Amino acid sequence: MSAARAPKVHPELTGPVEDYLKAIYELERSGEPAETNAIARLLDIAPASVSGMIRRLADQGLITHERYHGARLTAAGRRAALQTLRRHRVIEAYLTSALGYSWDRVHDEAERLEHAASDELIDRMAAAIGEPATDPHGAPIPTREGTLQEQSLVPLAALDAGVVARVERVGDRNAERLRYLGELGIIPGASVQVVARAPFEGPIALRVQNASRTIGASLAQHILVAVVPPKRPRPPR
Amino acid sequence: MSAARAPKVHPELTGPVEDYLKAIYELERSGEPAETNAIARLLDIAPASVSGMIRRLADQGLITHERYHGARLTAAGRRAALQTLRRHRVIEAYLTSALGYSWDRVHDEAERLEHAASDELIDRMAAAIGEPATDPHGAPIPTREGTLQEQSLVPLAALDAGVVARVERVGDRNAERLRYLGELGIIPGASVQVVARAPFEGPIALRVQNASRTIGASLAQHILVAVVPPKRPRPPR
DNA sequence: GACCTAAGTTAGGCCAACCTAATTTATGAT
DNA sequence: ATCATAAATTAGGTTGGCCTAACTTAGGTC
Repeated sequence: MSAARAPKVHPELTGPVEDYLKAIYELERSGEPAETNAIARLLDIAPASVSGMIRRLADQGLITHERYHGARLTAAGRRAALQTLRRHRVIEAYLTSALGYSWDRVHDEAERLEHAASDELIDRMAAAIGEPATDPHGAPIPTREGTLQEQSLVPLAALDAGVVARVERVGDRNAERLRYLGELGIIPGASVQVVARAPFEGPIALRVQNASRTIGASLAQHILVAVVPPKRPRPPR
Repeated sequence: MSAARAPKVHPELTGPVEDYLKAIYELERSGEPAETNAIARLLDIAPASVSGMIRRLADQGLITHERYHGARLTAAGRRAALQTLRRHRVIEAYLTSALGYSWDRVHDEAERLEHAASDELIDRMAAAIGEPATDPHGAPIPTREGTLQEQSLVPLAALDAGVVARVERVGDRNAERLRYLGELGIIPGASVQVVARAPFEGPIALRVQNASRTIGASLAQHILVAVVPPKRPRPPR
């Protein structure tokens, strides 16, 4: 019964369409459908334009859309989004590993190249740098087959004082923020402990790899961590 | 007096515009202005569409255009064309040297990437593979500053029997042709001697690095060579 | 239950790039 | 000098992707 496999790999999506699908994928991670205004904000496009594109994407079978109630990716749309995401993240990883880019300059470059690179190129790049599992900002790279397991991570801003965690991922959309985080040593893999938290979204005091740092709450919102379970006094059992 | 230097590096040309400028540059190498139909053939676009684009390019100051008499690049247009050509050729060279591409697959990939890659990326790629002077097909790579010295080469099809020459460059627009030339050992740097030529555009018998080959005249048209001066009986003076 | 506001959509335009069909111009042969 | 032909252009149309301004709808507040 596995006859009649679709032959074309690339359904020939335009750059803007790929961008919309990526945005919708990102927004839908919360479980909720992607709202028109949210897409518009993310892509820096007028909401009216998003409405128009949403209709076209629905016509192409890439999303479903209930009027006034946001968009959801179809299986085809999700496949395309993950493929674009894979391209983006492999390119970012390659640029840092193979060409000496700093982690704050790769996003913009990848944003353009992801629409032009063939799957062959992406595969060769991935192979050349040892098939990394994540991009330089800690975001997981979808497999060639289009699967992606998202870890469930917590924003650093949500941790209580005393908690120890490991930085897993940081937001990649702002180059200046990345540069600053780099200076602070807040990069994927780093260990952080919340020393103190001021109330009312106040500053958060941290230990980062034995250095003391204090950051604002909104910055901490873009730092995703995995909590390290506290040492127990006695071994389990 | 060298004040008021233009600050923007990228005048923000669209992909299609870059393609037109490349095509016009290529056609103008013969000395003649680039004709509408020739551009249309090269880009696989209807002549009427080329007429339209020619007007826009002239408005932007990238070409000059005398009605019914073809287009010529302005200094600005030539600069843009050379920059795009540099991108294209550096990408081709990088893909073969660093990522294991065969020389017949790089053209299409470069054709898309050249419009998306930043100058920084191109410079890093060029540096990573040792600043090559030519792309894999022997075409010279313009410098960062936009200078390019074209060698004056001869099509193999134009050589008389007996002449010895070195392959300098082959046409890169046809992947199958490239694959075949590769099989025959006809690659830049190879030494060829014309053993015999049949008249009326007939086949050409060659020695290629001590192997015997026979090719058609139209194929020989796409092989550019530098003639090796015959050994003199006596050394010059 | 009426109403206000935010979110979303429709209406109407614009621009870049393409197309086909119809027309105009240049040019070489007679 | 005329004319046939090829080259180039104009006319008119389409599509994708954006815009602003005007409108409709959903949903919570009083």
